[in-house]
Amino acid sequence: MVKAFSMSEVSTQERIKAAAAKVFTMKGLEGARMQDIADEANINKAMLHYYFKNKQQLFQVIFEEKATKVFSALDLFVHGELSFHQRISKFVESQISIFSEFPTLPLFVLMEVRKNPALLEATFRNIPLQIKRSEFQSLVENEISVGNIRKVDPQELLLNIIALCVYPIIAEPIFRFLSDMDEIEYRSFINRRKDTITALITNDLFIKK
Amino acid sequence: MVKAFSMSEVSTQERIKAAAAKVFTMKGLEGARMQDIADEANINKAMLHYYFKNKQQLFQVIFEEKATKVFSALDLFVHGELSFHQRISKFVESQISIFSEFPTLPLFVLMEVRKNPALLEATFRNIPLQIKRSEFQSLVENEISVGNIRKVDPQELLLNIIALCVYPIIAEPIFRFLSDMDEIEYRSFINRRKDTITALITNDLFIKK
DNA sequence: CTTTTGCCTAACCATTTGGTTAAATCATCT
DNA sequence: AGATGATTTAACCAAATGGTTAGGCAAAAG
Repeated sequence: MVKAFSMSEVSTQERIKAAAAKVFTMKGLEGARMQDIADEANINKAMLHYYFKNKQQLFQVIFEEKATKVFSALDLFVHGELSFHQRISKFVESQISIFSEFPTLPLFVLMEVRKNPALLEATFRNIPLQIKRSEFQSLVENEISVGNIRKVDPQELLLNIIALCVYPIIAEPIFRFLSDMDEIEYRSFINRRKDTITALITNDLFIKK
Repeated sequence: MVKAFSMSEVSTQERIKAAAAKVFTMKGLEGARMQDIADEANINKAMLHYYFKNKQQLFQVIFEEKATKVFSALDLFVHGELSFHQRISKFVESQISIFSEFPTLPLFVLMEVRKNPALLEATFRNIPLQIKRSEFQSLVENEISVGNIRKVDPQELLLNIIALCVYPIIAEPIFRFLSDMDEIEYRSFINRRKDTITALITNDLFIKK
């Protein structure tokens, strides 16, 4: 049969996924209640099990989707014809844009992986995450050998950039509390960081001529 | 009556707190099972309710303790008679030392606050967290006016330092997976960062003479 | 029109889980 | 030793929660 989009315009399955994503990322696997997901999606709880085998499987689907998104910015760094400086600036920019739009993503992925490290294996069995990392590494090593940037540990460079981009997002509630910023102010604070992060990293990296 | 330390050498209440800290920080409030905590402490489940009103209250006690520890390094920055450079280096060092020893702390606090922002108000009602921040701010502003460091947003500086220290700890599982390091290698990787983080920050900050 | 098929709902079920209770121990004081 | 009060245990309970089922309904197929 063909799916009926009659009144909701978006399929029930998609509504479930959207609702599950919202609840799982906010509450975590154990904190999420199937009833909450059903309510959020405005459907009967039984429909969850009609479209997905059980809570675990629904979670796995959402986790894979979100984890992929979390690492998606890395593609931007590795691909395309850009200077190394541009790669960094594009990477920072896209990373901050993605996580500004979905602020719950990084903490969700980080926490679930901490609770259950086996998720990593299961999720990235097929996705070539390590490949991307070694491409990144080659790019960095090439820049070093060419004398464009100083000698650095590529792992550390990657970690530093991601840390500077991601941490402000995951620590938003605490930093807002600490510095009495409202949501608008904090958004703009984070947005300004697109430039300052890039500057901090590149000033440290590029050899002055 | 006086407490009996007969065979365990450490009071039941302390055993419960240690067990609860372990389980809560690993699994989160909802993921933690009272039975798991009891098992971890090798006591009867009813004892949890003998010493603590309920799960919420036990959680609150643990959370307050851990949250306080998370922010404890900030004291080191603000107090004592040190140069600004030394303050930064001491801060980075103590931050990394603390979180290397208790790697689950930051993610735990960050996640629980995200799930329930009211925790912040409840926990830091009495602890002068904002005071510390404004002391930090004054220190930075003074260094700027003296011409020792370039003009920076103190909030951003604090955020950058913490990000660079904390993120490697909370992302350990993912980065270990990504870079195929074992635990020993990763510990040493993080330890080396005590110097590189300080260098990155201070090179950006101090005005070359 | 009738049948089939996919979609959906209300009611229900089994298990897990936080929490309680009554009775048993154990240590201390008299 | 016996009384007293703190500590501990096993058994139990009610509510919450993930999951199931029998049946209803609407639209396409015949």
